[in-house]
Amino acid sequence: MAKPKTKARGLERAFAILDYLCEAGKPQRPIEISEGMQAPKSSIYELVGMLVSANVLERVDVEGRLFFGSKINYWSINYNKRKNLDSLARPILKWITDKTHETSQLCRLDGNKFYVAMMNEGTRPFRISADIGERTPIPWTASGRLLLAHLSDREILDFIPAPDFALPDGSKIGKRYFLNSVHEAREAGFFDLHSVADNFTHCFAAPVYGQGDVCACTLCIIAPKADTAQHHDEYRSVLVEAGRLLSEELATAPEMRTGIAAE
Amino acid sequence: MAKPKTKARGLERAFAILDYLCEAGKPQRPIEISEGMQAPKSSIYELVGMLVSANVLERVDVEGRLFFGSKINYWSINYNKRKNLDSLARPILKWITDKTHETSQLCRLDGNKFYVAMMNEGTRPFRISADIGERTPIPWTASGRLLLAHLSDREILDFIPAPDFALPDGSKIGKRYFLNSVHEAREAGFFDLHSVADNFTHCFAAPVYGQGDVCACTLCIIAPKADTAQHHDEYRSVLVEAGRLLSEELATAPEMRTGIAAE
DNA sequence: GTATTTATTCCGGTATATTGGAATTCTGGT
DNA sequence: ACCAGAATTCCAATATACCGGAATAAATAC
Repeated sequence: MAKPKTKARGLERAFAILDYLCEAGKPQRPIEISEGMQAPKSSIYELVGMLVSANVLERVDVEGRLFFGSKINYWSINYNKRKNLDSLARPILKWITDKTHETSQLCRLDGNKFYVAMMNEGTRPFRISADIGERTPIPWTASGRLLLAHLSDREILDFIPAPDFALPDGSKIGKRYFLNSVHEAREAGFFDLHSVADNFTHCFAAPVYGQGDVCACTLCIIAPKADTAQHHDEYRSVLVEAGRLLSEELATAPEMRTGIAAE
Repeated sequence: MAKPKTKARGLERAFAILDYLCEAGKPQRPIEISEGMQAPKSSIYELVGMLVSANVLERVDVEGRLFFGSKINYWSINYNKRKNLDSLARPILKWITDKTHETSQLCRLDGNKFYVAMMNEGTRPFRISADIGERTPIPWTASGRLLLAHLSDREILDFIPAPDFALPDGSKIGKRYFLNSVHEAREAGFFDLHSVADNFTHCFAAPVYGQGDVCACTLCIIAPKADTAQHHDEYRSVLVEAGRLLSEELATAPEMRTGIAAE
């Protein structure tokens, strides 16, 4: 039988373009998008044209490279009208870093991947931690355990793409082992592990609850591995307290005001 | 001849749904969206389903009301990776309010409408100023003059929808008069006027330049009309200085770091 | 419980969006 | 100026998304 040739829906393709730009992390030309996504050139050109005229994308240089446009900012501002996670979390990250001198982060899920949504860098001379907005396999992260804690074992395994259990060095995380670590995180309301991205940092994470007992995001600390043992209990209590506080603010802040004066 | 019945493109409809939710300012049910937009029910239900599964929208209550979802936040974070207007502007708004004790705002355009993107409330007991993210006719605002200053007269008139020259009270702003005020704003690098939303406040605005001489956004102050005369020069110099500073930061901040430590 | 209204899902026909490929324009090197 | 090679635009064919209307389900009134 011939290839089951099928056409992609514009809306989904358009969203895929936006996600592709996130992955690239920098402006791309239409042809790069087309090749990078393995999508038909003519379709990408047409969709890009529509996205530009809607200001969802904008051309950022004379070579016609594309990146997110002001419409994203407009929608984002309206998204934040309900619960301004940004302005609530910012002072809390600051508080964590003031207390510990370490880099603190707010982490979330996008689909079935983890990413860092906000970061407050610590006072150390060297810079540790992943880039903002970069999608990372959930099993690589401490936060990942907490973000999945509301799911059953079955749901967790269905949710995570199989390749994501492989670490950067090629070794595999056992599924049973991972599920156990989720159980542990769920009961403790906290999790920490050695970073998988390098071998000199350690990550600590505490949950922030949105509606009900679903972990909407996490607060975490990235610290040098060497200091872990002596600060473990302190970091834990700071993070858990911060998580509890932010959860409460999210729950109570009624119809959130939107000015940044809120902080 | 029969009605030229035509089908709307899914992408544009989808974006129209998002803009409609901005306008509504609060979660809406599918049927409300359909009726509010005067769009076919079956199409809206289908599109909403796709938007939800892409996390662009999410159902926020048991009645199935819809509002922006976490994908918007993810895209927004990647949008801000290049130039984090938010974290650069925040301390500047704070500085303006510290100096003047008045409410300060960062304002932008979405398409052919003005909106307030950020706000830092002043210390006055009563609260003045429009809501964040609410689209407002450009001619109603001081900032609007500056945001259009890079356009020719012809372009300006083509850009603004004719009904937007009518004020809330029904009176009309003359086009010639408006164009002159744009010229004035362009030359002065500043503009101020009595608020059209109420009759006790006065708005002051200074431009922030993005690439080249295009006004990317404005900084403004909303103050009681009574105090205008005695503070005019002070507010003007504070705003112009703040605008100059932010323009410079936007231009020089190279490949912007994304942590909020940037402030 | 039943009737009435309102909201959502289902389904088939047709207007059109998507796509491969050709045509054209742009770019950079000589 | 001329000539590759690459990037973009154009175009026609057809797979399918959009939408009207019917069917169903849910909410509300009686």
